[in-house]
Formats: sequence, C-alpha cells, structure tokens
Amino acid sequence: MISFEHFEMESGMPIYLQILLYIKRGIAAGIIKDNDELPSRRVLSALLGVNPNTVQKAYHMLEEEGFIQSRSGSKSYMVLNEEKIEATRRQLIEEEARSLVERFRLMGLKKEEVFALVEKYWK
Amino acid sequence: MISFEHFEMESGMPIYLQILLYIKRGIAAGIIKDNDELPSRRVLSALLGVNPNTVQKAYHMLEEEGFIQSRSGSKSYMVLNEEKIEATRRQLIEEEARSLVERFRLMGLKKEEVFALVEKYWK
DNA sequence: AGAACTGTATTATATGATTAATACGGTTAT
DNA sequence: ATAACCGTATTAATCATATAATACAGTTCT
Repeated sequence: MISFEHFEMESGMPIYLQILLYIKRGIAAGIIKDNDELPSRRVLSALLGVNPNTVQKAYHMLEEEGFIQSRSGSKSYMVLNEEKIEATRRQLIEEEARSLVERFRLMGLKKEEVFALVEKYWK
Repeated sequence: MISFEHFEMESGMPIYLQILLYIKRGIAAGIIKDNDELPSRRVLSALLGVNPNTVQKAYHMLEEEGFIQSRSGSKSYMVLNEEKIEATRRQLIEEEARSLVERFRLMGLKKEEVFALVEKYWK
C-alpha cells in the first residue's frame, strides 16, 4: 500500500497536481513499485482532508498517462516498468534542477553558496 | 527602469504571484534598487502578454508590503532599505533551500548527486 | 447471499484567477 | 494648454479549482 505520510500541502499549486507530483516522485525514488496498491479515492481524500473528486482527478490523470490501472469495483494499482521509471526520474530531475539553478541565480547566489545551502538544509 | 527580460512564465502558479516573486528575487539579488522606476501597469502587461489587472494585482500587493510607492498619475518606484532587502533575501533563500532539499530527497537523491546536478545545470 | 467496500458519474455551488471594456482624474512633457 | 501618459476603479464574463451530496454498478470478503 502506497504511503502518503511524507505528503505536505503546498499553497499555490492545485491539490490534484500536488498528489500527482508526489506519486511521480515516489516512482522516481523507487519507493513506489510496479503493482503497488493505491489507497482508494475515499480513503486518501479523508486522509488528506480534501474532496474525493480532487483525488479522483489526480488518479484519473495518472491513469491516462499509463501509471495506474483501475477496474471499477476493485482497488487501483501501479503499472510500472523500467523504461517508465527511468523516463519519469529523468524528467523530474531535469525540471527540478533547471528551476532551482534558475531561481538561485536570479537571487544572485554563487554556485558555492548553493552548495553551502544544500549542506545546511540537508539534515 | 526595472527589466523583465529574464522573466519566464511558469505553469501552475498564478501570474500575479510570479510577477511578485520575480521582483522579490531581484531585490534579493541587488539588481532592483531603492528608487528604481517600475514599468507602468499597461506597459508591463503588454510586454508579458497578460491583462493590466493582473499586473495591478501584483503591484498592489507589493505596495501593501511596503516595497512600492505609487502616486496616482505618476510612475511607481521601489522603496527599499538595507533591512528590507536583507529580510527579503533571507526569507526567499530559506524557502527555496528547504523546498529544494525536500524535493530531491523525495526523489531519492543523495547530497552528492544534487551537487553534481547544480554543477551540470549552472551554465 | 449480503455487507462493505470499490471506481465512476452527475449536478450544483462557491471561490479565485484572468480577461475585457471602460471610465475618471492626476502627472508629465512638448 | 494639451496630448500622452500615469494610477485607480468598476462591472461583466469566463475558466479552473474545489467542495458537496448523491447515485449506481462492479469487486471482495465473510
């Protein structure tokens, strides 16, 4: 069963996108594996304190991208293979790395200062 | 005159917040200085391809936070002092550093891999 | 078989973000 | 002075996000 214990709400990004991203990061990290069982729409919505429709929207998008298989009446499961995992990982890392570098440069930091910050906040 | 040449639209975050953040990052970087002239609402909205009201919303919020002075009929100008600059810089860096570390850890990267990514994308 | 779950669908409502079209009065520059 | 800007305000319409309240049919488990 996929865990959402490290999920933290951010303001500014739509909730359904946050759920989608959380799962994709789990895939990239190898924490979420092929055939893993997802919490039901109702259960997850109660856990996160949001509407079931919001969870459904995230799950539905993941299904359209081929990450989830849903059968009406049954639970939903992850559908992953090495290729999808690697592609997801590559894409997420690329996006995050680009935007992080972009932002810190706009704030006028030097590479070495970014290293120091990562060091400081890594605990 | 404050430049928006490095402004890039992101999806997922409201435009008025993106404008607000862009200016705060400029302040933190020291690129935007006290008494600097801002592009007018109409000019900037045309430049970014958005509605004047959207720019007004960002400027209005910045004024409420004390970063901008507006006189009806005239241009708007930045109002900054060392204390505000330093506070802005500290707050932005703290936020960015926390979220970047959080995200890369969720994806299962090690500290050294993050260093390598920063190195790679810094050009 | 029957209870308790599932996924899925529908309709309604509310709020926030964005665009659009104006309007008014203050300032700046020629 | 007067034209060309400025900030500010108002009203309307549209779209995305999120909630709410149900409903129905398929599955899983006892």
